[in-house]
Amino acid sequence: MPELPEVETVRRELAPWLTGRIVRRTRLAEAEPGPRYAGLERAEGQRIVAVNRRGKFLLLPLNGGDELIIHLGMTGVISCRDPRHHVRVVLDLSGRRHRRLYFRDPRRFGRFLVVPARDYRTLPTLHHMGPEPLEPSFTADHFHERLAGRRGPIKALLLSQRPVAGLGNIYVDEALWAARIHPLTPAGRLSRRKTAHLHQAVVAVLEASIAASGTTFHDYRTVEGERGTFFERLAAYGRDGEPCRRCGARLRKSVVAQRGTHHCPRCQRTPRPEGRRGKAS
DNA sequence: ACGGTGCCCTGGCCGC
DNA sequence: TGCGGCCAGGGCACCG
Repeated sequence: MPELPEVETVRRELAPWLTGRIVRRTRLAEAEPGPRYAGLERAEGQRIVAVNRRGKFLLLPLNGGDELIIHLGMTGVISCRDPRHHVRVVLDLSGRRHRRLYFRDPRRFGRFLVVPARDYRTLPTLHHMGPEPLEPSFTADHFHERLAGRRGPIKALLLSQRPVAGLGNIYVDEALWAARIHPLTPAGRLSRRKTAHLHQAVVAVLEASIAASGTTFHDYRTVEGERGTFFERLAAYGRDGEPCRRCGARLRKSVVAQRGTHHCPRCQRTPRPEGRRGKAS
């Protein structure tokens, strides 16, 4: 499940390979339906200026004024070698070595499309996406403001990409565990102090995972075909029934925002129900 | 604007 | 072993 650390790992591998290359030709696997793989032919003849990342999206500006947008979804893999199965897109590139880029995506949750630069209206999530967690603009105070007034569970809000970019199901659970916050806590109820803890946890877990080339559960591979090694360091995700690494209590699995959710019932206290105060009763 | 629901898609896993 | 059924989940349309 590629989230920010996995996408950043891929970006670092793609940048030296793709920067400066010209897209000679694009090919789409037959019968691939619309919006997930749109406008590819627009890229033909254009040069890749850079390989950038925004949240979990890869953004490749092209010198003709368009932008190649790639999202790996759950199972997307970019490779310089022919994966043979489930190849959705092939790019022919200028240059001497590795002149083909393959996009493999068994479950078709990924995206691979070309739009006029900064035409984010075609992708709503990019439009309302919060700050990059590893840039200085992501501060604890700013984070607190973005959570203010929100009554939904903190987990659901983090998954929306609105308060901060790039978190998915794994790193949300990890960050909430590290900050000792229950996933159902109404986001706007987090104190400034708790929000600062969460802010710190988000940055720490993402940086640690990038240093380990990300987490491989099933499909994720780096461009070179390697697995990420952060899997072994996960403290919450996938550890239901196993002992908490802080207090030893058994971690629990539940469902929050339609996602499998892991937390420690002792370290991450259940929020008290709202209401029972003020004019409501 | 906000929060909640259901859908997409298919490899892999589980139970019988 | 074979088969049916179900789960995983990011983004997004849609609803109230």
